[in-house]
Amino acid sequence: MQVISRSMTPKAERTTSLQPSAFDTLSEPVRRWIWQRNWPSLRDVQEKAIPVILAGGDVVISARTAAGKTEAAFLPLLTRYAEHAGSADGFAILYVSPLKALINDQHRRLEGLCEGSGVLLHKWHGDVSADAKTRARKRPSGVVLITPESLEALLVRRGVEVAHMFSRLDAVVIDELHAFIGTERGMQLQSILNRIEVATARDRIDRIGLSATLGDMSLAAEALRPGKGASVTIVEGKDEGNGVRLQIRGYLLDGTAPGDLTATADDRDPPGKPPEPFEPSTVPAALASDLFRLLRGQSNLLFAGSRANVEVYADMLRSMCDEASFPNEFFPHHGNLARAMREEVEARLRDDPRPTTAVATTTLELGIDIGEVETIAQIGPGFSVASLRQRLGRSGRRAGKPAALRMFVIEPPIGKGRHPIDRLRLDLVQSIAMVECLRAGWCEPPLPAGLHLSTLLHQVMALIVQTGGVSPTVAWNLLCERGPFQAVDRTLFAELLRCMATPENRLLEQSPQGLLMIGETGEKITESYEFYAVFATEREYRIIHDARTLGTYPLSSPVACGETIIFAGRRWQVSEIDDRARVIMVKPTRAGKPPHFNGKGAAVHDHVVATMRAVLASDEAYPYLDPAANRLLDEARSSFLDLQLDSRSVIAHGEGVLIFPWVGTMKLQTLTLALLAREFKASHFGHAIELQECEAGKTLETLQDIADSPAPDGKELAARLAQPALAKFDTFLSDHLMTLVTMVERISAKDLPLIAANALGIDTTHEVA
DNA sequence: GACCTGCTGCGGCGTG
Repeated sequence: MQVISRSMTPKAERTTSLQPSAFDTLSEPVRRWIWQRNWPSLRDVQEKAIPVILAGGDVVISARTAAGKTEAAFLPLLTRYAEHAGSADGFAILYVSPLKALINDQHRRLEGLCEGSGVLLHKWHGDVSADAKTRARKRPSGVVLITPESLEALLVRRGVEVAHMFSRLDAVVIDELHAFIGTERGMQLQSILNRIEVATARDRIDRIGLSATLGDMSLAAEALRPGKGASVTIVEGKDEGNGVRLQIRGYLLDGTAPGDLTATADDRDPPGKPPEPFEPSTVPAALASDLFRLLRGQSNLLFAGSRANVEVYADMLRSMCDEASFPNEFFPHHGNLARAMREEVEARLRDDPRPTTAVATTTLELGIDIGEVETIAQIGPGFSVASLRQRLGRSGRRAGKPAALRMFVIEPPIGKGRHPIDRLRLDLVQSIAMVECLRAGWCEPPLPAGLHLSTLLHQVMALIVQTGGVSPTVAWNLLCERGPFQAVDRTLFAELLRCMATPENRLLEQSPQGLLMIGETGEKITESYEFYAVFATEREYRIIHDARTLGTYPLSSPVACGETIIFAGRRWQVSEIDDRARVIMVKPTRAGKPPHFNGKGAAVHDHVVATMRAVLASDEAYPYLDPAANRLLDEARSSFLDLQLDSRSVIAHGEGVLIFPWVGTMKLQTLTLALLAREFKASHFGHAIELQECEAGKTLETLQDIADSPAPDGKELAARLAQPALAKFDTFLSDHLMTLVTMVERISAKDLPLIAANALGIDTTHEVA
């Protein structure tokens, strides 16, 4: 394996106990607890965070996984608690986590510390008994570990008790803050925290966000305290990692060595044939045997990219173990697998000495405790540099061991006649670009806030139920003016309220006094336990074998009785389907294909695509490529020159034209819509736009015209985009409101002239802002 | 060309 950097970041300097330390400023019981742990010293991030949190105010603590962020927040907060002297007059510290599993981990971690400090510690999520919640609610005190949804339920169902329960609240800790930024769930959490401050008549309750290190931490600060990010203190821990070992390995889809063009028969392919997305089940033989050889015998994470691919690779590697008469050590892990099965894999990784490779989707990227793994493997380039960084942080945590990551990239065989997109080896080039971005310390900044009207609609109803009724002005002031929906002005808010009150929607009514009340349909929605979450979920079947639930399967991808599927890493035949109970019964069999899950499409950032062009245009050698990947890169670069993409971005191809604007997915989408609006047969894939039955001259003219025209307002472009209801309550929005959401969140019309200029190749070194 | 996350109140029944 190649070493790109022996230590990407400097090793932590050891603090000795002789130096003056933040330790001395902590309360006696907290110091005693640390002393009992036998810690040689506080970690870097803890030394830095303790004085800041003791001083009060909003704080973002950023550091890698397992750097001790939780203690960095709780050691000083429990010290603060000791000074206030605990009382049963309200909860003192609220900890919010995106995952129930994380709450269970943190409860274990904080139990002794809280006990030593005489502070009650409550777990509060859907798996916790109603009885325990009632007891905590009747005598509110100490620390509560809770999910956003349980917190929403508490506010909605116990609105009158909110002021009392939280009147003494000293601070809110938000774990995995980065996972909330720019999402519907993040908007909901910000809104809930704001509602608590208003209900308790507090101007501000300290917020402490725990985050992975992002490119620009000021955006995390803004997410912690919307509109007042500048007042948030940012504490960044040193990366206490041991460097990174990284390799990109290349494979050809049919198993022939890259560069061995004679082994393929591509010249027969018609020139206009678009590249075919390969079936997830196609794994090159060389890749299969390399994965088996490199991963077996130690513990690893293999990120396979999709749930279908997780099934294929887990099943394949398990049967390779069977054939070699080895015990199996490859196990699937994804969101549709039964919780019990996923917990078995997590426990085996954490507690079992036997080597274990979890074949996973993004489920194992977050902070769930799985202990130490030796290497990380990934199929394909993935979709973001941020996720690559998170994955890397999952290995190399043991002293002296560097993080190790291998990316396995599959490219189709090519010949002269193949499609330019195949010839450019864009998956390999994207993998290199992502690694180069990572080496440069860049990663995707969080998305700027959208309108989030679906979630605002939800918060209007939640606020009404919590308070028993509010006036439109009070609701706007609370949710939009001082709350997180700051992109929504009074006029737009009024339009949303009218839309909610239509005879079709019946979510709202207005009392003769002008108070907003819940309408007939609104009653049904807010009374259901499904109300509390703001993200949309698919309806699903349960897959059962021998009374054991293996997992769930989307209703939208039906399977037939007798059909064979790969699920939970094994092969099954569907023996019975009960549509009313929504249950699929299966029995073991020998054959099978992976199930079909619906994805919603990925968005690659502008900077990554700009870096891809730079990789193609340069002759820099990358020490982390294996020989096959090097040959693929050579092919890509000679195709790039061959197609003259170094000096132009529009090329004729077959009966049509290809445009390479070298911009991210959202801008590529926007230019495609603008071309559709001008009657072109346009579609985008693989970082390019294809125009059918069209010539290069006319394309250049049109691009020039778009580049020279003022940016459109986007309404017309948004109306062209198919607008499926993406967010949970989008179905209640009028066409006009839905178009506004699309305009703001899914296209970038204001950049259109610059995008077209880029596509003309006027100035390809200039990155569109 | 993708992934992930969450859930109350109450009626009915069995048991100590």
